[in-house]
Amino acid sequence: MSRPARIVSEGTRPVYSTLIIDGLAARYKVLEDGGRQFTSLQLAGDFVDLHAFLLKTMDHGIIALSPCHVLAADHGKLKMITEQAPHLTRLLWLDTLVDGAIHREWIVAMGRRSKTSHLAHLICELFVRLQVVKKTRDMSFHLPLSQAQLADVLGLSVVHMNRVIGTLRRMNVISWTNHSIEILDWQRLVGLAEFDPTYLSMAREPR
Amino acid sequence: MSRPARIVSEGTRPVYSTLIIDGLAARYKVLEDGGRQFTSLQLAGDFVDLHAFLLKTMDHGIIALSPCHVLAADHGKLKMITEQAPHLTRLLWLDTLVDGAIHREWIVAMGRRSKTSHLAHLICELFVRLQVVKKTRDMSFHLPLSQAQLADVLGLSVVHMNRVIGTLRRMNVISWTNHSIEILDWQRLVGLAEFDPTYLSMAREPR
DNA sequence: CGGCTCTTTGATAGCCTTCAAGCCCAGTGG
DNA sequence: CCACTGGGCTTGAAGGCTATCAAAGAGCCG
Repeated sequence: MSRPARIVSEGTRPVYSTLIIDGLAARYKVLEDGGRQFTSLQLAGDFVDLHAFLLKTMDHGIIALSPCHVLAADHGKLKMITEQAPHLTRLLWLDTLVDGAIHREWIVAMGRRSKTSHLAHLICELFVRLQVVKKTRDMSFHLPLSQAQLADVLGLSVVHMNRVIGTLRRMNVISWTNHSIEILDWQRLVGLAEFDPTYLSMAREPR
Repeated sequence: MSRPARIVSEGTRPVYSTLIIDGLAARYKVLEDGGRQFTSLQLAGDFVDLHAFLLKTMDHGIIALSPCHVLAADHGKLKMITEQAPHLTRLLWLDTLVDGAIHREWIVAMGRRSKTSHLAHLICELFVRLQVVKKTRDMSFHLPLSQAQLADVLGLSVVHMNRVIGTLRRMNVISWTNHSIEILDWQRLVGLAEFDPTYLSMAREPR
Protein backbone atom coordinates (compact mmCIF):
# COMPACT_ATOMS: atom_id res chain seq x y z
CA MET A 1 0.00 0.00 0.00
CA SER A 2 1.32 3.42 -0.90
CA ARG A 3 -0.97 5.68 1.10
CA PRO A 4 -1.74 5.55 4.81
CA ALA A 5 -4.54 3.04 5.27
CA ARG A 6 -6.92 2.52 8.11
CA ILE A 7 -6.27 -0.73 9.95
CA VAL A 8 -9.02 -0.57 12.55
CA SER A 9 -11.91 1.88 12.79
CA GLU A 10 -13.29 3.56 15.87
CA GLY A 11 -16.43 1.97 17.27
CA THR A 12 -15.81 -1.48 15.79
CA ARG A 13 -15.40 -4.70 17.75
CA PRO A 14 -12.37 -6.53 16.37
CA VAL A 15 -12.32 -10.32 16.62
CA TYR A 16 -8.56 -10.46 16.34
CA SER A 17 -5.61 -8.35 17.45
CA THR A 18 -2.83 -7.18 15.18
CA LEU A 19 0.88 -7.62 15.71
CA ILE A 20 3.12 -5.43 13.55
CA ILE A 21 5.93 -7.38 11.93
CA ASP A 22 7.23 -4.40 10.04
CA GLY A 23 6.15 -0.81 9.44
CA LEU A 24 4.68 2.10 11.38
CA ALA A 25 1.12 2.50 12.62
CA ALA A 26 -0.62 4.86 14.99
CA ARG A 27 -3.65 5.12 17.23
CA TYR A 28 -5.66 8.30 16.86
CA LYS A 29 -8.84 10.10 17.79
CA VAL A 30 -10.58 12.79 15.75
CA LEU A 31 -12.55 15.66 17.30
CA GLU A 32 -15.65 17.36 15.92
CA ASP A 33 -13.69 20.29 14.54
CA GLY A 34 -11.59 17.86 12.52
CA GLY A 35 -8.58 18.06 14.80
CA ARG A 36 -6.71 14.78 15.06
CA GLN A 37 -4.53 13.54 17.88
CA PHE A 38 -2.31 10.50 17.71
CA THR A 39 -2.20 8.70 21.04
CA SER A 40 0.57 6.28 20.20
CA LEU A 41 3.01 5.21 17.54
CA GLN A 42 3.32 1.48 17.02
CA LEU A 43 6.51 0.00 15.64
CA ALA A 44 7.67 -3.41 14.52
CA GLY A 45 7.08 -5.87 17.34
CA ASP A 46 4.19 -3.95 18.85
CA PHE A 47 0.68 -5.25 19.29
CA VAL A 48 -1.43 -2.39 17.91
CA ASP A 49 -4.76 -3.39 19.35
CA LEU A 50 -4.12 -6.11 21.87
CA HIS A 51 -6.24 -4.12 24.30
CA ALA A 52 -9.27 -4.76 22.10
CA PHE A 53 -9.10 -8.40 23.23
CA LEU A 54 -10.59 -7.37 26.58
CA LEU A 55 -11.89 -3.85 25.99
CA LYS A 56 -14.04 -5.25 23.15
CA THR A 57 -15.10 -1.95 21.57
CA MET A 58 -12.49 0.24 19.87
CA ASP A 59 -12.73 3.76 21.26
CA HIS A 60 -10.20 5.02 18.71
CA GLY A 61 -8.92 4.26 15.24
CA ILE A 62 -5.67 2.78 14.02
CA ILE A 63 -3.94 3.85 10.84
CA ALA A 64 -0.91 2.54 8.99
CA LEU A 65 1.64 5.28 8.38
CA SER A 66 3.78 3.11 6.13
CA PRO A 67 3.29 -0.20 4.39
CA CYS A 68 2.87 -2.67 7.23
CA HIS A 69 3.37 -6.39 7.53
CA VAL A 70 1.07 -7.62 10.24
CA LEU A 71 0.06 -10.83 11.95
CA ALA A 72 -3.52 -11.37 13.13
CA ALA A 73 -4.05 -13.02 16.52
CA ASP A 74 -7.54 -14.40 16.86
CA HIS A 75 -9.26 -13.41 20.11
CA GLY A 76 -10.40 -16.98 20.58
CA LYS A 77 -6.78 -18.10 20.47
CA LEU A 78 -5.78 -15.34 22.86
CA LYS A 79 -8.44 -16.48 25.28
CA MET A 80 -7.07 -20.00 25.02
CA ILE A 81 -3.63 -18.68 25.86
CA THR A 82 -4.97 -17.00 28.99
CA GLU A 83 -6.55 -20.31 30.00
CA GLN A 84 -3.52 -22.48 29.38
CA ALA A 85 -0.33 -20.43 29.30
CA PRO A 86 -0.01 -18.16 32.35
CA HIS A 87 3.53 -17.10 31.54
CA LEU A 88 2.65 -16.10 27.99
CA THR A 89 -0.42 -14.32 29.33
CA ARG A 90 1.77 -12.25 31.64
CA LEU A 91 3.96 -11.27 28.70
CA LEU A 92 0.95 -10.17 26.68
CA TRP A 93 -0.29 -8.21 29.66
CA LEU A 94 3.18 -6.71 30.01
CA ASP A 95 3.02 -5.50 26.41
CA THR A 96 -0.09 -3.48 27.21
CA LEU A 97 1.48 -2.20 30.43
CA VAL A 98 4.46 -0.80 28.56
CA ASP A 99 1.95 0.85 26.27
CA GLY A 100 0.45 2.51 29.31
CA ALA A 101 3.86 3.61 30.58
CA ILE A 102 4.52 5.28 27.23
CA HIS A 103 1.15 7.00 27.42
CA ARG A 104 2.06 8.42 30.81
CA GLU A 105 5.34 9.74 29.49
CA TRP A 106 3.50 11.40 26.63
CA ILE A 107 1.09 13.03 29.09
CA VAL A 108 4.02 14.46 31.02
CA ALA A 109 5.59 15.70 27.79
CA MET A 110 2.39 17.37 26.64
CA GLY A 111 1.66 18.93 30.00
CA ARG A 112 4.98 20.11 31.35
CA ARG A 113 7.73 20.02 28.74
CA SER A 114 8.56 22.76 26.26
CA LYS A 115 7.72 21.81 22.69
CA THR A 116 11.40 21.48 21.86
CA SER A 117 11.91 19.17 24.81
CA HIS A 118 8.82 17.20 23.87
CA LEU A 119 10.12 16.59 20.37
CA ALA A 120 13.55 15.70 21.72
CA HIS A 121 11.91 13.23 24.07
CA LEU A 122 9.92 11.63 21.28
CA ILE A 123 13.05 11.21 19.19
CA CYS A 124 14.87 9.58 22.10
CA GLU A 125 11.97 7.23 22.69
CA LEU A 126 11.64 6.23 19.06
CA PHE A 127 15.37 5.69 18.72
CA VAL A 128 15.53 3.41 21.74
CA ARG A 129 12.41 1.47 20.78
CA LEU A 130 13.62 1.03 17.21
CA GLN A 131 17.05 -0.01 18.39
CA VAL A 132 15.52 -2.91 20.34
CA VAL A 133 14.00 -4.28 17.15
CA LYS A 134 17.11 -3.55 15.08
CA LYS A 135 15.56 -0.85 12.96
CA THR A 136 18.25 1.77 13.52
CA ARG A 137 21.45 2.28 11.56
CA ASP A 138 24.21 3.82 13.64
CA MET A 139 22.60 6.92 15.15
CA SER A 140 19.85 7.32 12.60
CA PHE A 141 16.48 5.84 11.82
CA HIS A 142 13.71 6.13 9.29
CA LEU A 143 10.52 7.93 10.32
CA PRO A 144 7.88 8.01 7.59
CA LEU A 145 5.88 10.87 9.11
CA SER A 146 5.04 14.17 7.44
CA GLN A 147 5.38 17.26 9.59
CA ALA A 148 1.59 17.52 9.62
CA GLN A 149 1.35 14.00 11.05
CA LEU A 150 4.06 14.75 13.58
CA ALA A 151 2.08 17.83 14.60
CA ASP A 152 -0.80 15.49 15.38
CA VAL A 153 1.51 13.56 17.68
CA LEU A 154 2.69 16.60 19.65
CA GLY A 155 -0.60 18.46 19.49
CA LEU A 156 0.80 21.42 17.56
CA SER A 157 -0.07 23.36 14.43
CA VAL A 158 1.89 22.40 11.33
CA VAL A 159 3.58 25.80 11.19
CA HIS A 160 4.82 25.60 14.72
CA MET A 161 5.84 21.97 14.32
CA ASN A 162 8.09 23.10 11.51
CA ARG A 163 9.62 25.79 13.71
CA VAL A 164 10.26 23.37 16.57
CA ILE A 165 12.01 20.97 14.21
CA GLY A 166 13.99 23.94 12.93
CA THR A 167 15.11 24.71 16.47
CA LEU A 168 16.58 21.22 17.01
CA ARG A 169 18.18 21.39 13.59
CA ARG A 170 19.78 24.77 14.19
CA MET A 171 21.12 23.46 17.51
CA ASN A 172 22.88 20.75 15.50
CA VAL A 173 21.34 18.11 17.70
CA ILE A 174 19.63 16.25 14.88
CA SER A 175 19.46 16.28 11.13
CA TRP A 176 16.15 15.50 9.50
CA THR A 177 16.09 14.87 5.80
CA ASN A 178 13.80 12.85 3.63
CA HIS A 179 12.01 11.15 6.51
CA SER A 180 15.28 10.03 7.98
CA ILE A 181 16.41 11.31 11.37
CA GLU A 182 20.04 11.32 12.38
CA ILE A 183 20.99 12.06 15.96
CA LEU A 184 24.08 14.25 15.89
CA ASP A 185 24.48 14.75 19.62
CA TRP A 186 22.85 12.04 21.73
CA GLN A 187 23.98 13.45 25.08
CA ARG A 188 22.58 16.86 24.31
CA LEU A 189 19.34 15.38 22.99
CA VAL A 190 18.90 13.32 26.16
CA GLY A 191 19.60 16.42 28.22
CA LEU A 192 17.06 18.52 26.36
CA ALA A 193 14.49 15.76 26.73
CA GLU A 194 15.36 14.79 30.30
CA PHE A 195 15.05 11.31 28.83
CA ASP A 196 15.13 8.34 31.20
CA PRO A 197 14.35 5.03 29.46
CA THR A 198 13.18 3.28 32.64
CA TYR A 199 9.56 3.55 31.56
CA LEU A 200 10.22 1.44 28.47
CA SER A 201 10.95 -1.58 30.70
CA MET A 202 13.75 -2.95 28.58
CA ALA A 203 15.54 -4.71 31.41
CA ARG A 204 15.30 -8.45 31.02
CA GLU A 205 13.94 -10.00 34.19
CA PRO A 206 11.51 -12.71 35.31
CA ARG A 207 7.87 -11.67 34.89
CA MET B 1 -3.62 11.39 57.53
CA SER B 2 -4.40 15.05 57.09
CA ARG B 3 -1.84 16.05 54.48
CA PRO B 4 -1.20 14.46 51.10
CA ALA B 5 1.15 11.54 51.66
CA ARG B 6 3.33 9.65 49.28
CA ILE B 7 2.14 6.10 48.78
CA VAL B 8 4.81 4.84 46.38
CA SER B 9 8.04 6.53 45.34
CA GLU B 10 9.57 6.72 41.90
CA GLY B 11 12.37 4.23 41.28
CA THR B 12 11.24 1.73 43.90
CA ARG B 13 10.28 -1.89 43.27
CA PRO B 14 7.05 -2.56 45.13
CA VAL B 15 6.38 -6.13 46.29
CA TYR B 16 2.66 -5.56 46.49
CA SER B 17 0.05 -3.57 44.59
CA THR B 18 -2.43 -1.22 46.18
CA LEU B 19 -6.18 -1.23 45.74
CA ILE B 20 -7.98 1.93 46.87
CA ILE B 21 -11.02 1.19 49.01
CA ASP B 22 -11.78 4.84 49.61
CA GLY B 23 -10.11 8.17 48.89
CA LEU B 24 -8.26 9.88 46.07
CA ALA B 25 -4.72 9.22 44.87
CA ALA B 26 -2.71 10.25 41.83
CA ARG B 27 0.26 9.18 39.75
CA TYR B 28 2.76 11.89 38.98
CA LYS B 29 6.15 12.72 37.55
CA VAL B 30 8.35 15.65 38.49
CA LEU B 31 10.70 17.39 36.06
CA GLU B 32 14.06 18.96 36.80
CA ASP B 33 12.63 22.47 36.93
CA GLY B 34 10.24 21.32 39.65
CA GLY B 35 7.23 21.13 37.37
CA ARG B 36 4.86 18.32 38.29
CA GLN B 37 2.43 16.50 36.07
CA PHE B 38 -0.24 14.14 37.28
CA THR B 39 -0.72 11.26 34.86
CA SER B 40 -3.81 9.80 36.43
CA LEU B 41 -6.31 10.18 39.24
CA GLN B 42 -7.19 7.00 41.08
CA LEU B 43 -10.53 6.68 42.81
CA ALA B 44 -12.18 4.14 45.09
CA GLY B 45 -12.09 0.76 43.40
CA ASP B 46 -8.94 1.51 41.38
CA PHE B 47 -5.70 -0.41 41.54
CA VAL B 48 -3.13 2.39 41.83
CA ASP B 49 -0.05 0.42 40.97
CA LEU B 50 -1.19 -2.92 39.63
CA HIS B 51 1.15 -2.31 36.68
CA ALA B 52 4.10 -2.60 39.05
CA PHE B 53 3.33 -6.31 39.35
CA LEU B 54 4.87 -6.84 35.90
CA LEU B 55 6.72 -3.60 35.20
CA LYS B 56 8.69 -4.16 38.42
CA THR B 57 10.32 -0.72 38.69
CA MET B 58 8.13 2.33 39.38
CA ASP B 59 8.88 5.00 36.79
CA HIS B 60 6.66 7.50 38.63
CA GLY B 61 5.38 8.29 42.09
CA ILE B 62 1.98 7.90 43.66
CA ILE B 63 0.54 10.31 46.17
CA ALA B 64 -2.60 10.29 48.28
CA LEU B 65 -4.67 13.43 47.77
CA SER B 66 -7.06 12.61 50.58
CA PRO B 67 -7.05 10.15 53.45
CA CYS B 68 -7.10 6.78 51.72
CA HIS B 69 -8.19 3.33 52.80
CA VAL B 70 -6.19 0.84 50.82
CA LEU B 71 -5.75 -2.88 50.43
CA ALA B 72 -2.35 -4.40 49.65
CA ALA B 73 -2.19 -7.24 47.13
CA ASP B 74 1.02 -9.20 47.44
CA HIS B 75 2.78 -9.76 44.11
CA GLY B 76 3.32 -13.40 45.01
CA LYS B 77 -0.42 -13.81 45.42
CA LEU B 78 -1.04 -11.99 42.16
CA LYS B 79 1.33 -14.36 40.41
CA MET B 80 -0.57 -17.28 41.89
CA ILE B 81 -3.78 -15.82 40.54
CA THR B 82 -2.28 -15.65 37.06
CA GLU B 83 -1.27 -19.32 37.39
CA GLN B 84 -4.58 -20.60 38.66
CA ALA B 85 -7.40 -18.18 37.90
CA PRO B 86 -7.46 -17.19 34.22
CA HIS B 87 -10.75 -15.35 34.47
CA LEU B 88 -9.62 -13.25 37.40
CA THR B 89 -6.36 -12.61 35.60
CA ARG B 90 -8.26 -11.23 32.63
CA LEU B 91 -10.18 -8.91 34.93
CA LEU B 92 -6.97 -7.61 36.50
CA TRP B 93 -5.52 -7.13 33.04
CA LEU B 94 -8.73 -5.33 32.06
CA ASP B 95 -8.27 -2.91 34.95
CA THR B 96 -4.91 -1.86 33.56
CA LEU B 97 -6.35 -1.63 30.06
CA VAL B 98 -9.02 0.82 31.17
CA ASP B 99 -6.21 2.78 32.77
CA GLY B 100 -4.56 2.94 29.37
CA ALA B 101 -7.79 4.02 27.70
CA ILE B 102 -8.09 6.89 30.16
CA HIS B 103 -4.50 7.86 29.46
CA ARG B 104 -5.27 8.05 25.75
CA GLU B 105 -8.26 10.25 26.38
CA TRP B 106 -6.09 12.55 28.48
CA ILE B 107 -3.54 12.75 25.67
CA VAL B 108 -6.27 13.81 23.26
CA ALA B 109 -7.53 16.38 25.73
CA MET B 110 -4.05 17.84 26.28
CA GLY B 111 -3.21 17.91 22.61
CA ARG B 112 -6.33 19.00 20.82
CA ARG B 113 -8.97 20.33 23.18
CA SER B 114 -9.30 23.88 24.43
CA LYS B 115 -8.50 24.20 28.13
CA THR B 116 -12.15 24.78 28.91
CA SER B 117 -13.11 21.66 27.01
CA HIS B 118 -10.33 19.72 28.72
CA LEU B 119 -11.62 20.66 32.16
CA ALA B 120 -15.19 19.88 31.13
CA HIS B 121 -14.02 16.49 29.91
CA LEU B 122 -12.23 15.76 33.16
CA ILE B 123 -15.32 16.64 35.17
CA CYS B 124 -17.45 14.36 33.00
CA GLU B 125 -14.97 11.53 33.42
CA LEU B 126 -14.71 11.91 37.18
CA PHE B 127 -18.46 12.14 37.57
CA VAL B 128 -19.07 8.95 35.60
CA ARG B 129 -16.26 7.05 37.30
CA LEU B 130 -17.42 8.15 40.76
CA GLN B 131 -21.01 7.30 39.94
CA VAL B 132 -20.01 3.70 39.26
CA VAL B 133 -18.63 3.38 42.78
CA LYS B 134 -21.54 5.30 44.31
CA LYS B 135 -19.51 8.32 45.33
CA THR B 136 -21.77 10.94 43.75
CA ARG B 137 -24.81 12.63 45.29
CA ASP B 138 -27.33 13.69 42.67
CA MET B 139 -25.31 15.71 40.19
CA SER B 140 -22.46 16.60 42.51
CA PHE B 141 -19.33 15.00 43.89
CA HIS B 142 -16.48 15.77 46.21
CA LEU B 143 -13.08 16.53 44.69
CA PRO B 144 -10.39 17.22 47.29
CA LEU B 145 -8.00 18.96 44.88
CA SER B 146 -6.63 22.46 45.22
CA GLN B 147 -6.54 24.55 42.06
CA ALA B 148 -2.77 24.18 42.05
CA GLN B 149 -3.11 20.38 42.05
CA LEU B 150 -5.74 20.56 39.34
CA ALA B 151 -3.34 22.69 37.31
CA ASP B 152 -0.88 19.80 37.54
CA VAL B 153 -3.53 17.55 36.06
CA LEU B 154 -4.28 19.78 33.07
CA GLY B 155 -0.73 21.02 32.62
CA LEU B 156 -1.60 24.67 33.26
CA SER B 157 -0.34 27.48 35.46
CA VAL B 158 -2.32 28.07 38.63
CA VAL B 159 -3.44 31.47 37.43
CA HIS B 160 -4.84 30.17 34.17
CA MET B 161 -6.39 27.17 35.89
CA ASN B 162 -8.33 29.59 38.01
CA ARG B 163 -9.51 31.45 34.91
CA VAL B 164 -10.60 28.28 33.14
CA ILE B 165 -12.63 27.25 36.17
CA GLY B 166 -14.07 30.75 36.19
CA THR B 167 -15.17 30.31 32.60
CA LEU B 168 -17.18 27.16 33.34
CA ARG B 169 -18.64 28.83 36.40
CA ARG B 170 -19.71 31.95 34.51
CA MET B 171 -21.34 29.74 31.90
CA ASN B 172 -23.45 28.27 34.71
CA VAL B 173 -22.38 24.78 33.71
CA ILE B 174 -20.91 23.88 37.08
CA SER B 175 -20.65 25.27 40.56
CA TRP B 176 -17.46 24.66 42.48
CA THR B 177 -17.40 25.42 46.17
CA ASN B 178 -15.42 24.03 49.00
CA HIS B 179 -13.96 21.13 47.00
CA SER B 180 -17.42 20.06 45.93
CA ILE B 181 -18.42 20.16 42.27
CA GLU B 182 -22.03 20.37 41.23
CA ILE B 183 -22.94 19.86 37.59
CA LEU B 184 -25.65 22.37 36.75
CA ASP B 185 -26.07 21.49 33.07
CA TRP B 186 -24.93 17.99 32.19
CA GLN B 187 -25.93 18.20 28.52
CA ARG B 188 -23.99 21.41 27.99
CA LEU B 189 -20.99 20.04 29.87
CA VAL B 190 -20.96 16.90 27.72
CA GLY B 191 -21.25 19.08 24.62
CA LEU B 192 -18.34 21.30 25.66
CA ALA B 193 -16.24 18.23 26.42
CA GLU B 194 -17.37 16.15 23.45
CA PHE B 195 -17.56 13.48 26.11
CA ASP B 196 -18.18 9.88 25.01
CA PRO B 197 -17.87 7.38 27.87
CA THR B 198 -17.11 4.43 25.61
CA TYR B 199 -13.46 4.50 26.64
CA LEU B 200 -14.35 3.82 30.26
CA SER B 201 -15.62 0.34 29.28
CA MET B 202 -18.52 0.31 31.65
CA ALA B 203 -20.66 -2.07 29.63
CA ARG B 204 -21.01 -5.38 31.39
CA GLU B 205 -20.00 -8.20 29.05
CA PRO B 206 -18.06 -11.47 29.09
CA ARG B 207 -14.30 -10.92 29.22
C1' DC C 1 5.23 21.78 -18.16
C1' DG C 2 1.25 21.90 -14.74
C1' DG C 3 -0.78 20.19 -10.54
C1' DC C 4 -0.17 18.27 -6.32
C1' DT C 5 1.59 17.77 -1.52
C1' DC C 6 4.91 18.96 1.74
C1' DT C 7 7.99 22.33 3.69
C1' DT C 8 9.34 26.88 4.93
C1' DT C 9 8.86 31.73 6.15
C1' DG C 10 6.50 36.21 7.48
C1' DA C 11 2.93 38.72 9.90
C1' DT C 12 -0.75 39.20 13.09
C1' DA C 13 -3.74 37.94 16.77
C1' DG C 14 -4.86 35.41 20.75
C1' DC C 15 -3.88 32.16 24.43
C1' DC C 16 -1.23 31.26 28.39
C1' DT C 17 2.66 32.15 31.72
C1' DT C 18 4.75 34.98 34.80
C1' DC C 19 5.01 38.57 38.10
C1' DA C 20 2.55 41.06 41.39
C1' DA C 21 -0.78 42.12 44.64
C1' DG C 22 -5.07 41.79 47.25
C1' DC C 23 -8.67 38.91 49.33
C1' DC C 24 -10.65 35.21 52.15
C1' DC C 25 -10.45 31.95 55.63
C1' DA C 26 -8.83 28.74 59.16
C1' DG C 27 -5.51 27.96 62.65
C1' DT C 28 -2.38 29.84 66.16
C1' DG C 29 -0.67 32.29 69.92
C1' DG C 30 -0.98 36.35 72.75
C1' DC D 1 -11.23 37.57 72.05
C1' DC D 2 -8.40 39.20 68.51
C1' DA D 3 -4.21 40.12 65.84
C1' DC D 4 -1.25 37.47 63.19
C1' DT D 5 0.08 34.12 59.79
C1' DG D 6 0.01 31.07 56.00
C1' DG D 7 -2.27 28.78 52.31
C1' DG D 8 -5.45 28.92 48.76
C1' DC D 9 -8.18 31.78 45.64
C1' DT D 10 -8.77 35.76 42.59
C1' DT D 11 -7.56 39.56 39.61
C1' DG D 12 -4.57 42.84 36.78
C1' DA D 13 -0.83 43.67 33.62
C1' DA D 14 3.00 42.54 30.60
C1' DG D 15 5.35 39.53 27.69
C1' DG D 16 6.23 35.16 25.39
C1' DC D 17 4.57 31.25 23.05
C1' DT D 18 1.55 29.28 19.63
C1' DA D 19 -2.33 29.38 16.16
C1' DT D 20 -3.91 31.24 12.13
C1' DC D 21 -3.67 33.42 7.72
C1' DA D 22 -1.00 34.02 3.77
C1' DA D 23 2.30 33.04 0.39
C1' DA D 24 6.34 31.21 -1.71
C1' DG D 25 9.80 27.43 -2.54
C1' DA D 26 10.75 22.37 -3.24
C1' DG D 27 10.01 17.81 -4.86
C1' DC D 28 7.19 14.36 -7.25
C1' DC D 29 4.25 12.54 -10.85
C1' DG D 30 1.22 12.66 -14.84
